[in-house]
Amino acid sequence: MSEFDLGRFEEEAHERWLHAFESNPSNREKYYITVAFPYPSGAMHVGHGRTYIVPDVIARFWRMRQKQVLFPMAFHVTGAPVVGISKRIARNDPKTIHLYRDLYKVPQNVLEEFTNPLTIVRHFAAEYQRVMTSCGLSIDWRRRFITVDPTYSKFVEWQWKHLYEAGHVIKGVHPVRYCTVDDNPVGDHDLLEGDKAEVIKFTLVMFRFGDAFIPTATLRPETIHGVTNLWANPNVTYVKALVDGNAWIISKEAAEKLVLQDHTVEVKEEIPGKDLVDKNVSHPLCGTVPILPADFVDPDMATGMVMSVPAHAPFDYIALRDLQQQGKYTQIKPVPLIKVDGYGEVPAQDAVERAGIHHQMDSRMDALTQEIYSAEFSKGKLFVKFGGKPVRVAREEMAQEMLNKYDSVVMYEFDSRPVICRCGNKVKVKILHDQWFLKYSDPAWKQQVSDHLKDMALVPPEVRTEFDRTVGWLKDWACTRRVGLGTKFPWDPVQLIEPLSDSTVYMAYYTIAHKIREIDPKLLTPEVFDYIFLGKKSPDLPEKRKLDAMREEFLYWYPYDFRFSAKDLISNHLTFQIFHHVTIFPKDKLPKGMVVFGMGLLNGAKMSSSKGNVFLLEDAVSEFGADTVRMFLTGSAEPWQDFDWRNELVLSTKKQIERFYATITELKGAQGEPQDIDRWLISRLQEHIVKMTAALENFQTRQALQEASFGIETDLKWYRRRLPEGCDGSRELATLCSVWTRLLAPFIPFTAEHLWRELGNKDLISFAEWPVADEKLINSKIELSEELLARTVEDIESIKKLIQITPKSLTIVLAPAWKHEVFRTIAQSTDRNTVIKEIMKNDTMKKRGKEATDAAKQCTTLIHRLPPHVVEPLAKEPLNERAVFEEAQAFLEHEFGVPVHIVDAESSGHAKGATALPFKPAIVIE
RNA sequence: GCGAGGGUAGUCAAGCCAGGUCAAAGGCGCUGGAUUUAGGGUCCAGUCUCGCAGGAGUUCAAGGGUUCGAAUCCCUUCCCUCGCACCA
Repeated sequence: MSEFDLGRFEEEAHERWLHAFESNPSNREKYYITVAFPYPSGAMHVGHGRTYIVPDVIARFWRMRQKQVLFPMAFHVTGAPVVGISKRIARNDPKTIHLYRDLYKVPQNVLEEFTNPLTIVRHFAAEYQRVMTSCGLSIDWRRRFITVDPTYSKFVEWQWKHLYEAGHVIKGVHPVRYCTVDDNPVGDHDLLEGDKAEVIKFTLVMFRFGDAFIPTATLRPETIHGVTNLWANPNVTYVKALVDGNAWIISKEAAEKLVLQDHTVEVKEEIPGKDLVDKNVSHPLCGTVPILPADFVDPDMATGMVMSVPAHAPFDYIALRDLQQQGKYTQIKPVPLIKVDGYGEVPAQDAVERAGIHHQMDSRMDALTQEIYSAEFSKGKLFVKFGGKPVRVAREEMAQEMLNKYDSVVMYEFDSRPVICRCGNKVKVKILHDQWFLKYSDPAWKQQVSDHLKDMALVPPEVRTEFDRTVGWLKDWACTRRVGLGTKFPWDPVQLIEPLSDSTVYMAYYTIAHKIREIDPKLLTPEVFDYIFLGKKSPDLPEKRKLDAMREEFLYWYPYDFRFSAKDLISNHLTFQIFHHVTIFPKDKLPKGMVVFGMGLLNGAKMSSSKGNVFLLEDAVSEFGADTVRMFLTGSAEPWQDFDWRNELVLSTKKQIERFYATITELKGAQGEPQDIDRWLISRLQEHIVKMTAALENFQTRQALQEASFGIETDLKWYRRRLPEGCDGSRELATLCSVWTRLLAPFIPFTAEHLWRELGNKDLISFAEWPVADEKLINSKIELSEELLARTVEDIESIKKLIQITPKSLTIVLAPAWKHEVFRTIAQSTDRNTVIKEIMKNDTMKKRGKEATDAAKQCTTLIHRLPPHVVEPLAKEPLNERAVFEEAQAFLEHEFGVPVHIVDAESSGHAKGATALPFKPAIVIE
């Protein structure tokens, strides 16, 4: 007997697996699975571990089902994050250094090289491969690539040529969050503050002020007729600037912003805010109005000047009222222009007074503004003298009219502030030109995706609605970038293809990755890929032989059967890839299915590298062993559920494997003669095989493990309990050992590989045949007998506990034949309400009277309580209970340590005998 | 705020779609017992409340409804997770 030593099993297996999982086209049926490849900017933690281990279990399962399985892996290195990381390391940023040196344990000399972003991803890609291998992932590593390989770039260019020709790539203008210090657009990741802020399109209403304009930003241009004044902040210094050749008076901040939004701006002079107060401005649509002072005007909001509509804007109303209470500007009256149900003549006044608000700093002001805004937008109508149109129509028309006739321009601004970049600078809105988009908004394209989605298998099924929603919701996607690593954008080579957009059909690339390397990238024209993937012939193709081999690989493997990824990728990658597939590939090469994963927790908290709340996969493997990690990650939750890594639970998983190992080692040599109970065990085993196989076909790793691990373990316990004294099992156990080891092999391949050899097999268990249930070995009669016995034992135990006497003997009283008949009649009946009446029509039953009615009632209750797998066979034919208990008499006497008598109710004379029912004998303890 | 998915005993979790097999599987934890020099391991039993005969009562976020019958179906409220984009 060899000792349980996971470390040693791992070494043994790695040696034997070295090239074992390299997979080539064959005459077997193929099974191709892919996982979203990692962006290797740091070390792998146990959360990553599950993402790759679950597919590996599935791969191993189908491999044993004798499919030709392909499970490849590559590394996604395109994008900007590592560029930022390398910069931070170059300037010795303490947080970054701490993360990489102390948490990810990068050696000092390697860390020094990290000033080059490519070094980072290369280092961690190698690291990933090493750790993945140590976990026993059965990956075909010949197909590994990274997304900056020149060959891969050629593939991306080919892909984009098709997208472009299909009209899905368009050029546009786009407002983005922008940091002027970094000179770069700012993503959510790069924000210190303000990630909720949205870019809003304002219309600037241009008021004439002498020879200059005062532009005020508004979301409600339709209220221009109600303007009574402007607001300027007397404490702010404004500037007069030439904007596109016209003089504007705006805040300093606004001048800086406008530069980023396609305007030439030349600041001429400064004007203190107080100098503007009480001056008059005019607009063709509202006439001449004064500028009033207001401290609430924020120079950093749009132009720093605001138009005031006190009748419809609570802020304006209350600010004006405050001034008037000081006796100033009393001649100004709010000018209403919108009628809205539920409010009086002057809605803003109405709302403020109803809410009992007394000053502008009241915290409810924002909500109130929102309330009026929504009410007027959804139900409001302009007065007839202003056109009488609904607000939602008038707003758009008025904005357009102002832009056309009244010098208005558009300005973009955030709806809330502050918005701060990670560098500490304020983020502004910049209009990007030469920005390219993938036109995901195209209804025809969406339709193609929706149509295909219907044919795809989605696991778990609940995610389907989310996919449908995402397809409907997707807008155009900005697909070019100016920084980071990546493939040059073919129609504008200063730009790069955005990293999510270069990774949508790479699953096809895996099929040829190991062969295309042999060809000089310069020769890889789009025609070459058209031939490999689409079968399009063209003259002068290079290396025709190699191309044919690749075409053969592609045709064999593609489409992929399942793609695995975490659920946070539904709204981008997982949906994008369908868009790209439907454009490029023919119908029979479109993806077949997806499995969406839940998230990982560590001791109940979300795993996060930046917060340091991670447990590195490598540490987990060395501490607990690869099989333990695998079994825990696949067994503690189904793949789509969130899982929680807790060391104490992992430890108990390890014990479980040890127990399994010890059991097999102990049982494999059993030589006893098979007994009835062996037939029971083998019968049960067939059912475990069926259930476990079904579970794995449905990706239910947890369910499968429960079936194969605890299910079989529990059976064995009963089996051993039932064995006659001095017998340690029969040679049938050899079958069980072989089956059990194979069932667990996908989960704990290292231990299984070792045991498989111990069981006398020369070949790898990784390729051994998956157990198939033999219907003929299923013996429901024996199972029923054992169930009766087990239930009776349970009953005896619970009675024993209740009465608390030392029993001297045990009598099992069997129900009479007529009760069996009643039981059967009820079990067979479809209408359980009338069946009792039917029974009582029978003469012999009538004679028994109340005894029979009671028995019928009790049987009905019992039948409700018993599981169907018990009731069904009993409905067909009665079980010979006497035989069951006589066979088990020795067992029962041994269990309870007292003599056991088995008697029939009618001859026993025991009062208790009357309660005996089929499948529930009466028990008398004396 | 909008969209999607959830809330089950100490805890993790099955059951829910196809209502009665549900006081509700299984794991972990805890308690007691057996084995053991001890610990560990293993085995047995218990783990909502009451009960000295296998039973009864009250439970499945909260409240209401449908039904002979609801953890399961419908409605409302509260709470949690994920996504909301130019980012992997």
